[in-house]
Amino acid sequence: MTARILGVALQLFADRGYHGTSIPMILEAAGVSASSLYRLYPSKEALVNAVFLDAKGRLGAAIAAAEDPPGGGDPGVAAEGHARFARIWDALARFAAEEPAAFRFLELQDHAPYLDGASRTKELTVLAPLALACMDLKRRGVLRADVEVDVMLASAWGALVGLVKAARLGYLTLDHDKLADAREAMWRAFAADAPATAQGPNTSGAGRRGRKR
Amino acid sequence: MTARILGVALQLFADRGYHGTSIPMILEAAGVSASSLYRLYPSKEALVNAVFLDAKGRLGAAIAAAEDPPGGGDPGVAAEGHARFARIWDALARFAAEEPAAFRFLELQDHAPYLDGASRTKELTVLAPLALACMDLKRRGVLRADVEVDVMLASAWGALVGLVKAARLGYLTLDHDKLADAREAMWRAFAADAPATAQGPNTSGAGRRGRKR
Amino acid sequence: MTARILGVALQLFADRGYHGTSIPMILEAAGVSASSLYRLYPSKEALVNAVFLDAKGRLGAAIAAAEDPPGGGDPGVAAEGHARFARIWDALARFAAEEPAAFRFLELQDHAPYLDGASRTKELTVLAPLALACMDLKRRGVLRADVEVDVMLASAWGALVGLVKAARLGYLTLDHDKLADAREAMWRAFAADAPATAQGPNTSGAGRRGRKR
Amino acid sequence: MTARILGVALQLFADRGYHGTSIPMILEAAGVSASSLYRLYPSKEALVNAVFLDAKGRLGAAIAAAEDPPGGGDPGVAAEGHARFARIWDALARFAAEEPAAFRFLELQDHAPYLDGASRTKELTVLAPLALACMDLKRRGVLRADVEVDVMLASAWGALVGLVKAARLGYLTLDHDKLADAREAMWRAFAADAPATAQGPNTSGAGRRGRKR
DNA sequence: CATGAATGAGGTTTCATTCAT
DNA sequence: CATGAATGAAACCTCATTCAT
Repeated sequence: MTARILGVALQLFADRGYHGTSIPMILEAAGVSASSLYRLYPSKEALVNAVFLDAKGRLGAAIAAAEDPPGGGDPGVAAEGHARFARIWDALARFAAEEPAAFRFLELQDHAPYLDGASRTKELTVLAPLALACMDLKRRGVLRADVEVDVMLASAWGALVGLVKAARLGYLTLDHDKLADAREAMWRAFAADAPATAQGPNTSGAGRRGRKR
Repeated sequence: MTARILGVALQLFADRGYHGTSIPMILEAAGVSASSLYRLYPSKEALVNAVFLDAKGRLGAAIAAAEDPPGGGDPGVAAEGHARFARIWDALARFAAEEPAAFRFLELQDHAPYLDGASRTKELTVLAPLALACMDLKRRGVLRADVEVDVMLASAWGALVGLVKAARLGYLTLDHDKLADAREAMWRAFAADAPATAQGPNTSGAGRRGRKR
Repeated sequence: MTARILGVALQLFADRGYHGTSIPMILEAAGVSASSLYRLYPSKEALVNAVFLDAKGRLGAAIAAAEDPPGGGDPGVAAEGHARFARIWDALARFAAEEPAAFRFLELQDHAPYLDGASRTKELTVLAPLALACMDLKRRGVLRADVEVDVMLASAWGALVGLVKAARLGYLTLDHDKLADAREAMWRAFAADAPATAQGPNTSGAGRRGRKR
Repeated sequence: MTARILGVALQLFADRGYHGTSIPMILEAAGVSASSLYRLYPSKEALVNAVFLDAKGRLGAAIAAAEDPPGGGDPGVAAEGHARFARIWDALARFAAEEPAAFRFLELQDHAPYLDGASRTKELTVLAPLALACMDLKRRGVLRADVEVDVMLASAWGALVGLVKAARLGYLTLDHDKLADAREAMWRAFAADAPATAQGPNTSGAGRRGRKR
């Protein structure tokens, strides 16, 4: 039951925002009664924080999985450079595609007014691996020395969010190719030795269906 | 009076979202009575659309000014390449810095449910010059041929939004240098002949106050 | 200007009732500004009383004209009996047909809460001639002795109102014939010597276009 | 609780009209909270329609009971002619006396703007038996052939409404005798063989307490 | 005189939440 | 434990009315 509640609440919060979503809406969509919900979550704020933790947790898992590929081996060494960046980017892109509501909800502007301490902590916990990976790559000279890590993170993450948002608004249709193009562009933007004009290595495999232009 | 109302409404909508902002909040902040507001805007939706048009209009003006610099000259020819891109980026960054509420409000996820036709038209009107400039630069071989224009636009715009949002959330402090770094990174990402490892030309003038690291 | 205001107010009050009609509605329909209206009528109640007096006055005039036919002569003597009754009935029916809004407004249930003294006096002033005529006819043996005058008045007046209302609701279409039929029926109901089965004299002139059945 | 709400709503709507009755008035009179009312009736319009259906249903029951008297027997045959008419009239008069608010509410001018389909259907359902009885009596030669059924119905019903309204406004005091007088008058008005001058049969039983005049 | 701008009170309705059952 | 019924506060909006211009 909590799963269904969290699911419909996530969907509604993502679609209409926190203030735009009423408890009755959630009750109806989840098919539960007010009291049932209030026994699980003592307030609307508690619910939205639970939704946040849940969604952020899944995002964190996706990131962790990208950093620690199931194939195992020695991630710290093998995952260096472009391949490691691509794995993270692709993981985030996949998360955005597979859990659109979660992605969208987490990117809503300013959860701040209603997020509690646990949620804010989670935010940092999920972000940390990305920051660490970035700092690590920079220290090793893989990423440019003349750009701050936080600028790289914010820009690349923002670019992905921008692509997803543009797709949602109908300004473009996101497919695998475009996401890979954007990934390589971000690599060029921040890699220390990325080739300038030629297209960078495309690890997404699966022969592309013909270059445009 | 309409100026004050639009101002406080923009601020509140940016801070708390459309649904999170109540009419009484606006009334108190603007120091007007309900009826006065309702004579100017027949509904909350009409008000938010007016706010949107107003803010988007100022953004559009900033973009237009960047494309057609007041100094005059021969923009069509002189503004090619990196300098033209930099002028646009800087204009957007300046807008974000000088009108933080407007920038934030316009980037709120999904105005869609309450925006009317005029607002949607305005959205496209403002976006169009950017898309045209981008297509133009690409046609001339200044921007990469192997990346779609809409991907470039969405990525670069998203990167700027991501930077501003990260700054607002305290993940970084945006200054002129960082914005310039990000601008050059985006140039590397999408320019046809951007140098790979060396730092690109920094047109922001005024010697930088010391490189980090 | 007062004429236009009274006209649209009458129409709106008749259509939507006193409480269902707002001052802004009247202002828009009349094309005047609030202050203009408030200069003429110091309140909504004052306006509705003015409308009432105006409409009731025209009804009173119609009744008076029926009692004192323009052709002159000696109404007191010549208008005895059936012809006098028919003249009054026809006058009322004509008023209902020619001034539907006024007729309807005056028949609204319970003006009481907002009518002032002048309006209540007018009500009686207009009613009086009908009551006097009725009493006169009864005293002369033209109307039945065994039915109270007030019962006759209320029944016949109610019958006419019922016919007009039924027509408005689409339950019947009122034409000259049906109004004449009803008039004769009311005559049979209350006349001392009305024939039982045969149709009474039809003073409405203008050969009827074929009897039904 | 719905009974109390319907009761006070009926009373208030009858007294002050739909637009003149505010939800808070109803809440206070019924002693319930807004939300309680809105859980039962999703809007003021829904409430007024429920009130209408309820009141009209009771009127319909009164009519049906008059047509199909509880004493049983053979109504189809025995109830012919004057007695049948009298039973219906008396039933309506009793309804008006016993449920003044319902009678008055149902006779308010033009519910039309807020009545929904169910209410309009009910209106016809309740009216139908009267129309059928009237047509039946006319076909059998009991009612006059030269007057349309709809005119008879509208006139007689209007006469009753007129009497009740006159009584409410203080123009007369309705008692059993006067209602019987009016009933016989309507019989004379529309019966095929009603005596002209003599008083018709008075089936209301119970010797009258002295003729007036 | 005529007006547009302004207002406080009150309209209908919904919200987040609680509680008897 | 689970629920429908109930609630006070507050939401958006309109009203009858006034007043500086």
